[in-house]
Amino acid sequence: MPELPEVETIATNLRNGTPDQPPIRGLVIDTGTVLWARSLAAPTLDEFLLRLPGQVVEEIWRRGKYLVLNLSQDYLLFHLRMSGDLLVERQESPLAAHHRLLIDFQNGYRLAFNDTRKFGRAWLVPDPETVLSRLGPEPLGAEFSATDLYQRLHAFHRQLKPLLLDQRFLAGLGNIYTDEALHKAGLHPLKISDEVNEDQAKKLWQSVREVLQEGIRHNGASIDWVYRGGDFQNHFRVYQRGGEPCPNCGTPIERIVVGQRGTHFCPHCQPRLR
DNA sequence: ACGAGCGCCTGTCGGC
DNA sequence: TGCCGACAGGCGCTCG
Repeated sequence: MPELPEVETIATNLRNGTPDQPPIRGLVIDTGTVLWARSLAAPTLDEFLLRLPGQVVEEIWRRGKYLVLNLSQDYLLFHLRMSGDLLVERQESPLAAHHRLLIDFQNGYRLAFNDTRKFGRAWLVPDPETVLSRLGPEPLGAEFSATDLYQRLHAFHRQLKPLLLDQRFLAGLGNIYTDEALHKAGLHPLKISDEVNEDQAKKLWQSVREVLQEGIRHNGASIDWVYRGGDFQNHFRVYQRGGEPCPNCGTPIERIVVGQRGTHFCPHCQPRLR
């Protein structure tokens, strides 16, 4: 799915607009439409349709991989999972394949939730914490320090890769940025979290922040049919580069499977021990 | 407290 | 050409 940098890019686009779409802050909602029932996680369809009209989009932000719209009464949250995207388009434009949920505004535009694989979800709730409360710290937040990461790593005895993918541990990393961060930090994806020393934790902390910031700078990554305009996919160092030379040392990148996820690392730069 | 397997979905790609 | 399995940015669940 879109990971933190992709969701951040989408939030920025909704807030500021793009050459193709106007900003949605301040727009008044006319109606909602649910085209695929399971895309709406909460509330019921009836309540969703009843509560939306007249609410104003006041702010747009991101928490982990969730996108949050502050409305005048409620909060509208989206999780894009593997293939979700949010677009602003004219209401008269033809319904694209895979549109799952629409928010029509009074000015003739609509917000379209497009999601090929139907894994994404939307929530309309009075308190966003009912959806967000289990998330770990924001990796780019000012209050998240290298010392925090070291202590959190030592609170568990888990393989680094599945731990970094666990949104309760840290909010926002997915398969791409985890592989990239571990490579940058020189840590094996199967290394055990409480065997990471303070220097390594500090390096991992820095690497996580750097790869996320690099992703944001490139407007995220665009893969397959989900093209969002970003080009970070041209800057992967290990992700989906099995067999290719490591950019640091030339050793062929290895691909293994960890927790059913393809995992890419350099066996020379990322030793499992020490 | 862990990790593995599976389900949820649609689409693409490579091998035969 | 068609068919078939592997795989894909995620995550919640069950089961050892």
